[in-house]
Amino acid sequence: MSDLTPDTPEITAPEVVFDEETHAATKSAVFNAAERLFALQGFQNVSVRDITAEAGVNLASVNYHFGSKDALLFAIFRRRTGELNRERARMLHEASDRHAGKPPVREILAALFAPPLRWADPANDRRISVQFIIRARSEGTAEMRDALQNDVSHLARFAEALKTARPDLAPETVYWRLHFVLGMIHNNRFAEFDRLHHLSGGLTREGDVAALLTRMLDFAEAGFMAG
Amino acid sequence: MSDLTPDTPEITAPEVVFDEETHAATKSAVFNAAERLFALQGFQNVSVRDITAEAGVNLASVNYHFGSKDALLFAIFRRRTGELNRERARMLHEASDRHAGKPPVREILAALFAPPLRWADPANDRRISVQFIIRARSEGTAEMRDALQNDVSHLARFAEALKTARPDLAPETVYWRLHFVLGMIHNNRFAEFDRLHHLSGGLTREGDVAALLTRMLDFAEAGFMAG
DNA sequence: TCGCGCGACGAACGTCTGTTTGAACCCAGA
DNA sequence: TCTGGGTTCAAACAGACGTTCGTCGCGCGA
Repeated sequence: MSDLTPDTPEITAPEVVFDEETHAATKSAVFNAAERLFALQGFQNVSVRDITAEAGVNLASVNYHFGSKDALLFAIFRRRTGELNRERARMLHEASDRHAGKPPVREILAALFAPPLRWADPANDRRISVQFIIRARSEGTAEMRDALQNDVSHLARFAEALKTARPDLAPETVYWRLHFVLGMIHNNRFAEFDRLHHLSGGLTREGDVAALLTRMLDFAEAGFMAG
Repeated sequence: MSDLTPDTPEITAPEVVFDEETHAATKSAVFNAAERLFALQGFQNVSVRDITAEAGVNLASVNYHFGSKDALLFAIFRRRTGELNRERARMLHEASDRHAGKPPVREILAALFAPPLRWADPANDRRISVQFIIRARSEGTAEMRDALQNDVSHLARFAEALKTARPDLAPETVYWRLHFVLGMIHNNRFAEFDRLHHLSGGLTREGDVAALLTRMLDFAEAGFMAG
């Protein structure tokens, strides 16, 4: 329980969310267009001209508002990662409260799975953000990979909770299984869904995220309970 | 068993392996340097000049021997994917022979896990090839993504074997769980190993691939046995 | 009303990119 | 020895890229 204290629910930066009150329409147009294009085509495959054209703004806007193309990517990544980590930390904290500081494995995993799956719902406008995060994790700059080491402090809460839930397991086993679970999440890219849909002959429906959550929990919980 | 017939052990192209007999030192130097750099830095982050400098050959060599930078990437990808698929198919076939056409889940998963893990052994010179394949899967061109649809016929063998091993499961459940298992594999990138090593405070040793195989099998087998 | 500053704009800059060119080179076969 | 096809080489090409520049327009405070 000491590891699940609510002292710092958010992990990343104070989250200035630039300045949504001052109607900076251009800045947020750039932000949204860039996130969308990055998520769909990758960072290197999208030029500043592509972004500004999609956003309907001037070419120089990216450098004026964000400093550079790299800084723009980093800003989007920091924002979305912060939001995701906060949702996960909140769910983990709630699960901890419900179980006197010792939530069961399935609820810990649910705190890890549910937020990105909620975002991935076709009815959710954050749908593209999940794809952005997944892609940014593997294509990110060196600067971002360093920032991801900060993310480790976020994952540490989950690792501690899992060790508490399964004190009989060797700690290294818990870490490896957490690694496997994260792999399950990061594989949820559009292209992989399409491949799976094609492989299964149309049996797998991507849209039903609630059912997918249950499937992932069934699989991962059983995996964690092994041994 | 009908799905595990040995008729087409290899999935991809006839595998010309260009021409290793004619001492085309330049061509294979380009091939190896490109695979290495692509695996470590990504396709877009490596220029033709980087490749030829690393290989110690002339700049025009890439276009002369492979046609274009894209074709070079595709050639490496086709070769390595073919080799990996062949090893997997062979292991699956052998497991099928050992169990009268109905191998258990653990052996099917072993056929999926073992080849890339054997390659990933620090003592193996194919170590970099695994990283290349993983990276190419997510950063590949549209042409490569189409070629990956061919890879589906390779995965179909494993899907059929799993359905046979667990006939009580709904087929769509098998497909989803196969998807989860593939996610576990594709997450085995250098950067993720480093992150895990950092998160666990040095508890996880990347080098011991035999132990990692056991860990992955324990987790994935239990996940597949759920429900 | 004036002046100041923020933001948007078109245009340009320098660099790096993949690719192509045409000549030099090498070695086997006539 | 001469010839020719395959290979390597330095050099250049055209285009795309991220970034920067100087200017202009608008609205707010003095």
